[in-house]
Amino acid sequence: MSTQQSKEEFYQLHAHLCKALAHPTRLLIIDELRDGPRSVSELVERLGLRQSNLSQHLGILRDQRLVIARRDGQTVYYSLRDPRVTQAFDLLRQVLRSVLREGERLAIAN
Amino acid sequence: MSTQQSKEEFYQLHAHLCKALAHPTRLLIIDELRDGPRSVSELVERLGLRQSNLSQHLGILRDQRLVIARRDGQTVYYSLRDPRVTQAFDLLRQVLRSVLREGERLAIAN
DNA sequence: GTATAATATGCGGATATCCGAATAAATCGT
DNA sequence: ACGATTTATTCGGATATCCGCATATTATAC
Repeated sequence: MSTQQSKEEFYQLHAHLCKALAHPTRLLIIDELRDGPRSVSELVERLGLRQSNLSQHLGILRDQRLVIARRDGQTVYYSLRDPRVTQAFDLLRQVLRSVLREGERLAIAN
Repeated sequence: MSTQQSKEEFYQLHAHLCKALAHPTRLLIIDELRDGPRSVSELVERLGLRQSNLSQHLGILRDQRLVIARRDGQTVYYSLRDPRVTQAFDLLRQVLRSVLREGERLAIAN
């Protein structure tokens, strides 16, 4: 743990990272960025959000270094910083699907 | 999407799953369960938490089906339900470490 | 049955997150 | 310089989370 990091601090940071993923809108954003960078206005349009709200969510993802913002003129393009984030994303989605399948099975059994 | 699930609902569920992971204590719990099941009292002792607090966190993990509770007499043993959860956990931890390394690098550069 | 041990749950106040509205900041064209 | 466009930030109220305390539940032993 290079930069003098206590165990508690590390778990705290990890939790912050998870918290940044813990909102449906931010998950939608990440999914939207899978195929490459998107500008804020593109995201506004495709997700149908208020600009301010989207910008706040992007800020949260930025703070946790989950996305990178590249500026080109007046438009800012966001992209994913690390493919492992989407890998984790997909793993959890698989878990979710398996949980849903199981819930369904139990619903039928009862 | 088997059980008539709208896209919004699905992202909402995914977000709930992430939210369950978005707390340092719950991450500690998951880490503690990697090597096998643990009883609540073992967890209380090893994590140094109030029993009620731990039980609440376990409840949250249980609600999201991230852990399974097996009862043996008066003691309840918790274990991880799906190895993909810890895989996702580890991926995010790698991302975190790489972010920390980069932050360090920038700190030195400035 | 009562007492005891292990775990879970309800309550209430502190703290954090969320969203929309308004405003600020950055960049462009003229 | 100015106005227009794109993006970011601040503010405030509603809603949600967190924790400790007290209490309930479940299972054992007598």
